[in-house]
Order: sequence, then structure tokens, then C-alpha cells
Amino acid sequence: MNIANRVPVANSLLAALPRKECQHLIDDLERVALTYGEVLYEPGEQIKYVYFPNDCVVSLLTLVDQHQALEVGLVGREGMVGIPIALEIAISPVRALVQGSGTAMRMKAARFLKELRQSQALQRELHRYTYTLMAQITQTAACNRFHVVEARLARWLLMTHDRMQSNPFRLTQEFLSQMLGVRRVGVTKAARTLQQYKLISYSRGNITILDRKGLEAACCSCYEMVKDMHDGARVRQSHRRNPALVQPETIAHSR
Amino acid sequence: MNIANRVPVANSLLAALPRKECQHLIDDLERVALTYGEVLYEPGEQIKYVYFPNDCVVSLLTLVDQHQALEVGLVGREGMVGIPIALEIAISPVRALVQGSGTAMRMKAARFLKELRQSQALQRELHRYTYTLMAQITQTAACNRFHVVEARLARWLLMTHDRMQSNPFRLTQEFLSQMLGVRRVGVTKAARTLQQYKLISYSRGNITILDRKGLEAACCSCYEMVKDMHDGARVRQSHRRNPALVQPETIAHSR
DNA sequence: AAGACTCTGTGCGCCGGCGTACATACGCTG
DNA sequence: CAGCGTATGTACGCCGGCGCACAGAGTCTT
Repeated sequence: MNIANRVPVANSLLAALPRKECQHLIDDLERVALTYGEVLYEPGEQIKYVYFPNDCVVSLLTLVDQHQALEVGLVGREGMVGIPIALEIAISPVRALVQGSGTAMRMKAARFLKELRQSQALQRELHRYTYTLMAQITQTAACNRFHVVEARLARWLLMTHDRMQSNPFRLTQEFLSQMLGVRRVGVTKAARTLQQYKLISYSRGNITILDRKGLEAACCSCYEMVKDMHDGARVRQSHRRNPALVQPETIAHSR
Repeated sequence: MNIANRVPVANSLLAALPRKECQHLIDDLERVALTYGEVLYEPGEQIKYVYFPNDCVVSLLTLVDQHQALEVGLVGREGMVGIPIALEIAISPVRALVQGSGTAMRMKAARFLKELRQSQALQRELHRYTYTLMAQITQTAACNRFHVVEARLARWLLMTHDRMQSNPFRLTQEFLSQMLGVRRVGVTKAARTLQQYKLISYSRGNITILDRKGLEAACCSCYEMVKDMHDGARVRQSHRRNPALVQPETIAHSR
């Protein structure tokens, strides 16, 4: 057993497993540090490891026409990186990019597959997570289509904040532009707008969320939908924010 | 056993199963006619049946802000409608809308789940299909973000054509606009452009593909990527169309 | 201290898609 | 055949985002 693993399990997929299975799995997992900018998978490549983030955040990006990128999913402690393995396929369709440094538990893909086949509970958890990930990708698709950059940026910051512990986090506008699939300048403008409303402070790559409620009001309903999914609530009907919370003169969410 | 089922199985998910399991499943499936406009699921609703299309086409739509729709997936004979069931979740995150009339095989969700738990082969097939569907949704997301309406329309027509047997199919521009998430007028313009290049003929809801190769050149690479996925090929590196095939003066794919 | 590098902010023309409104065309029904 | 409903085509102003180019401004290195 790895002594380094004797810290509490932060990943909630693992934590949701029955005590025994969880411990068994943890003994075989390896704790690794993942740092900002690290690429875990490239599209079309073999998946070597699966990762259970503790306190890092990993972006799933799809590439188009060689040089354009777009984030379709965000994985933190609530999930796993390498979902195709859970579907018994070893090729990643996306790029997985470490977006917030931290630690994760990892295991060789083949080994994990063996464990998976033996554990009903693990299968169940991964199925559930695959479902929410699909929902997240779907919602992101619609969001990218219909909502303006400000709203999408706000959503992105909130989603990242949910998955990070530290509030001020480091992100260049260039990086954000790739996540949102817009020009860097587009991020500049959107970030400035949010800053003018004192929702965030942004200086040379250091972002701090000042007014979380305000951000939630500025962003689109997509945030809530995805959050509700992960929180396990079933979204039967959209329960939208009280529109009164949104100051009419602030931001139009869509074009 | 249902005599009506004694016709060849058109659905390729079912056809890929071992002969015995396939026959066993088919005996329990019910053949139904699905007609254009029929809604199989609404987002947030319980999934009552799973459907294996024979020759119909079903769109998966995500709804945003109550009245905006966007297609994220297209299911034909190559797949199944009701993938959440395969993940042991009974709530659909999307609207499933019959987009091309035809027949499908269906089974009660609970019943199907029982069958699924007993059949390794069926699990494997569904896992594989879930993977390709995720890839399709991902690719669609990027496509909707980066590519212009003409290219997306071309892609959509090709994808639909692949899943339908009949060439001239019936689709109003209003309907198409909902699929692509644009205004109806946007579809009018795009369709006219394609028509001017003699790639399609479009008259009062009757679309005929005249020049398939030409359409493939007019559409974005997203089409090929998704198609390759479904064909079972692993996309290791993007093998793009020969750019020389695209007449420079025709259509710019992206903005 | 100087220079190099990275990150951020601004300006300008362009274009695709939006919202709206209205005009035409086809087909069905009475 | 008249009338209505549905589907399609056209026009106009508007705006968000694009591409490009360049100007500060902070940070690191030598």
C-alpha cells in the first residue's frame, strides 16, 4: 500500500463506493500531481491512465480544423478523466488538459478495466457519471450556440470555482479564449464587463470571484442545469432563477 | 412470438449481436411505426421505451430558454434511442423527435434493462454506441460553434441521407432551422446557396440530394469525423478531404 | 538597468447571423 | 373558384464576434 494514499479521498466518485471496494481501489491507485498545462490525452490517442481528480481540474477539449479548440466538458473531484475506458474503449475522442493544478489518483487503463468488471458499484457510479457528462456536453453545446461571451465566461468561472478549492486562480485570457472558442480579445472585453460590475477582479492572469451571486445572475441558466445534474437532482422542469435578480441594465445573456 | 417481426433486422446494433441473443431479443421487441413529428421523450421525463430504428430517423434536441432548440444527435438504424437506460438512468436529458418516418423496434425500458443485465454482448454494443454518440455530440458542439450555416446544413443533409433509404425527403425550413439552431431565414439562404451550386434541389419541403460528392466538399470535416466513428474506424489523425476538391470560390466553411 | 517576453487593452473595418416585416407561391378545403 | 393556411423568398437595420494590428504594462532574465 502506498503511504502517500493515506490521506482522505477527495474524489466523490471514489467516496461514493462501499467502504470496502473503495479501500481496495485506493490501494491500487497512484497519487500524482498534475500541473497546469499538462495534456493527459490527445484526440485519437490511446488512453494509458484514468484519473480521479482530488483537487485539480481537467478540461475536455475538442479540436476543429487543427487549430481551433473548444471545451466541451470540465472534470473535477466529482468525476473521472477517461470515461471511454468505462465504455471499454481505449481511444480518447478529446484532448484532456489540466486546467487547474492539483493532485489526482490514477491507474493504468487496463488494470482499471479489470477492477471495473469486478465491481458492480463502480460500474454503477461510472454509468451515472457518464450520464451527467453527456448532459454537460449537451448543455455546453447549446450554450455555445445561443449565449453571448459574457454569460459563457461567467458560467465557466463558476463551474471552475466549484471544482477548485482556492478562490483566486490563475488563468490567462489566451487560455480562456480557447476554452470558450472565441478570440482572446473577446475574453478581454467580457472580463472587463464582469469587472465593471464588480463581479470579478482580473489582473494579469489572476482571477478572483468577488460576487458569486452576481455572477450566477449574469450567467445563463445552463450553469444551474449542469450543476443540478451533478448534484444528483433530476431536472424535471427548468426552475429558473428569479428574473428580478438580474438587473435589467446589466447583461443580455443571448443575442 | 410476433409474426410481424419475422422481417430482416435492419438495425445494426441488433444485427451485431450473436445470432442467438439477437433472436431472443427480437422476439421480445415490438415493431412500431414512427411518424414525422412524433415526440418520443421530453427532457426530464421518464423514458418508457427504448427504440431501435429500422428505417426511421430520430433527432435528439436540447432545449434552451424554453423555446430555442438545437439538435445534438441523430439516431438511425446504426443506433438506439434511449441511451440513458443503458446507463441505468431512466430520465432523458433531451427531446427525442421523429424526424424521418419509418419503423423501429421497441421494448419497455424496465424489460430492456433486465435483458441488458443478462447479455454481455448487448452491453458491449451499447457501450460502443454510447461512445460514438458522445463523440457525435461533441463534434456537433464544435461544429455549431465554428462553422457557417451552409456547411452545417450540408452536413445535416448528409447525415440524414445516410440514415434514410429514400433520397427525396420531406423537411420544412422551419424544422431545419430548429435542428441547426438558426432562424428560418438563415436556412432559406443557405439552402438557396446549395441549390445554386446544384448540390441539392429544394422545393416546398421536398429535398433531393443531387450531388453527394459536391455536398461532402461543401460541408465541414465534422461529417467525416462522425461518420468514421460510426463506421468503427478509429480516428487517429484527421485525414481531411483533399482541399483541391473544394472550389475556392464556392463556400467558406467557417467564419 | 536594459532588454526580452508575456499578458492585457484598444481601435477599425468586416461579415454572419438576428429580429422584424412583408410579399409571394403552392395546396388544400369548402 | 375563392379563400385560407402553410411554406418560401426578400429586404433592412442592427449587433456580436472576427481578423488584424499595435500600444501599454507587468515580469523575468542577464
